[in-house]
Amino acid sequence: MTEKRPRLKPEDWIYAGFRALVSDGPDALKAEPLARTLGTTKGSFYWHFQDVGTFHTMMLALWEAQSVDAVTAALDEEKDPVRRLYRLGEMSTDSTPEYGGDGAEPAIRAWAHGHPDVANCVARVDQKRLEYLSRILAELDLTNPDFTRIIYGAYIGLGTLSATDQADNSGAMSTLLAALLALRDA
Amino acid sequence: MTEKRPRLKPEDWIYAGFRALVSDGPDALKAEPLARTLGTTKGSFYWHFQDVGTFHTMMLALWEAQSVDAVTAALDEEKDPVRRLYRLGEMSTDSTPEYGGDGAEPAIRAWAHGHPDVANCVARVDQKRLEYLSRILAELDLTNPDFTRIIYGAYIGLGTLSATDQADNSGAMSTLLAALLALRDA
DNA sequence: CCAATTCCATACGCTTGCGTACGGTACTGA
DNA sequence: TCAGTACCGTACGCAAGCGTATGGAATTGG
Repeated sequence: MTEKRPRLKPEDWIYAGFRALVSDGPDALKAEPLARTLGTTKGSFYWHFQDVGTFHTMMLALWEAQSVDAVTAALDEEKDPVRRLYRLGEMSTDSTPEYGGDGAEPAIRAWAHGHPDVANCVARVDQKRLEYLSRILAELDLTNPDFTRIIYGAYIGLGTLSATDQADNSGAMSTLLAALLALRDA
Repeated sequence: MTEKRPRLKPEDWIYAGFRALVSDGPDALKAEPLARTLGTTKGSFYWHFQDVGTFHTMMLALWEAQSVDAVTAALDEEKDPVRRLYRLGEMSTDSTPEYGGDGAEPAIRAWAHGHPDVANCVARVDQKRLEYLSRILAELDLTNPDFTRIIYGAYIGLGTLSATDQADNSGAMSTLLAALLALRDA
């Protein structure tokens, strides 16, 4: 029953970091607790990373890059604005399980409280997504800036809700988009 | 320049707890850091509270009770369902400053990550609010359960957003409610 | 004015995490 | 095969928070 212990690469720690963040909260993002979950010691951690702070920075950098990539990927695949909008509504189910799955984003957002570096990172991501979203909406003649905020706010809030009650949000998100699109014909 | 130090009551610690939670995150909810912000020592803390855990429990109990009160208050004041719905949309600006102001709710929600007691408390509050909201929507012939989730999700998400960018959400919330109400006449 | 009580300060041992130092194992290539 | 490197285990000193104990100030009631 002794677990095999393959050697660890930096990304293994990063993955473990996201999983721990999602399941146990920001307090789990420490060298010794993480080492325990990986069946190793902090000697390994401090070999791969200078200190805990830079480890956190790397996690954030990776999430930030991947968040932007997820958006641009949706942009490149779909040309029709309406479909692109709906595709954006399904973004929450697109997150990769290696990085903590759907719970990663709410967890990072929670992590931001009391941690300015995290908060700034989240703010940058929000900024880019809001800009991208408002551009799509503009193509659909939905110029009311409230709409951008509503959709993105609902995306955030529904993700937070499903983090606790495990419900699926794609239906609600589609309903919301349909409701807003219906206003064009008024 | 020596600060005066009036004697502290338990509620003073609770208030300080919410303020610290909002500004510095869950890590600030500890005996010694809190004592520093109050200009006292943890000797006072452990006089008024058995331990840190019960202090947290008291904070949550108070927030949970006040959250329900805020809902029932909105219920008693307004009889017209539509107005009641809009009044609910302004709930985010009704929070009392003593308990941390508008930032309290997102902060508590962030606190829930990795803390089952907090998560359960938030889940109970969400449950009650969702039930109340769906009851109002039913009176307005909006029976699609997605609507309940959309509105409450937007409420959560917009509150989270304004926690970082300080924007006002009442406009967006009204726009959302108007959009959904417009679907009745389709 | 003086108990009696309430409230706060300080010191202590304990635990947990940080970052470092250093020794040891296990791969790697020539 | 055997140096060399990459990776991990362990032990150390340090700092911060926990909860307790105990003494002292500050307030109150008689």
